[in-house]
Amino acid sequence: MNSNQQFSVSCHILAVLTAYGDAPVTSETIALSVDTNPVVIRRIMSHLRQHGLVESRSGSNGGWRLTRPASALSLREVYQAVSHESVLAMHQHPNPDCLIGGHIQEALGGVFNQAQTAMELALEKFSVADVLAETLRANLLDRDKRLDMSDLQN
Amino acid sequence: MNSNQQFSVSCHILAVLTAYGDAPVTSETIALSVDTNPVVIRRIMSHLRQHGLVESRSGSNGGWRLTRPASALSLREVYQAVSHESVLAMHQHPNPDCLIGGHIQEALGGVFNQAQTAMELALEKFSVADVLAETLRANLLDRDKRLDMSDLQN
DNA sequence: TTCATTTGTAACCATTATAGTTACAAATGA
DNA sequence: TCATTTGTAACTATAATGGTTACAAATGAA
Repeated sequence: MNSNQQFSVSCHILAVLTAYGDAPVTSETIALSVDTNPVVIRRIMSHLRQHGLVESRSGSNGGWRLTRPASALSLREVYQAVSHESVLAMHQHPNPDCLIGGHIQEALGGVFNQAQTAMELALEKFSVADVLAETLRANLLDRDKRLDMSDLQN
Repeated sequence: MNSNQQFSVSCHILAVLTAYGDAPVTSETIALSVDTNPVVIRRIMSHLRQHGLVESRSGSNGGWRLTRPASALSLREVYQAVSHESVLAMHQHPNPDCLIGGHIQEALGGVFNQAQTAMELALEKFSVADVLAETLRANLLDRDKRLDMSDLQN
């Protein structure tokens, strides 16, 4: 398993908030859907809030809400809110006295940046609303499939 | 620091092999340039060899060589030889009984695949020969800069 | 044949990142 | 006043990674 599932969980969280519309959703509720601890949710929310994607309220009837329509919230923004590293990691301290070791990082830096940008541009094509819509569509397809299965048993 | 520097180190290794042309290069020599242990190099080489990018010979005058011209070796192939995970990790076991948790993975899967492909296509635009050329270019620029510095001191 | 060199790989350790958990102060509204 | 909920610190367990030691097998030179 690759590390850092925070982006994936963030998309899940935001899809849930979208589904709830204006009603505030608690960390507890979200944690049940994601199947994790509420603190894990709050930890991620902390990043999303710092980037202005969500807002929170304490106390009863408290919880989380989107600050914008989900259709205006791109996955690139979500990614940038919770990602602190590039997808391609540079190796550290190559030998500076070597003709290659001394300057390989500059050469790779340009390549890595282009790869990173290409990936983020792909994410930018999708919104949180798209994710929810696709999830619900998969739901319907699965429901149909299950109906077919029960048909077979009749 | 982000994990997995193997792709970065692989590019470094292959640039070194390119610079040495047909002469076999030992893990020891490469390790000195990368500044790591020779076993770390061999570990990575093992992947590159399994994908047919390099070949090895034991014993004296042994070492590593490219199996192809560096200009015909794209960074995408290098990436695929040493990467075992997607850049975006899916979160595990969301609640299957939840309308969203039950199908979010299918929705995100498509998005993640597009992002992964976009990144790899960006890598495909570069060859190992490009990396070496850019490294040497950075070398020359740096040499010029240092010459300027010493000019100032005259 | 013998020996130095080098790969190939297993095994182990230290470090780090992450997810999960407990705990509790602060905020909020009923 | 109290139950609810966020916000955050602190701790633990787990897993991945890089580094290291060790050694068998291959290879070519002396």
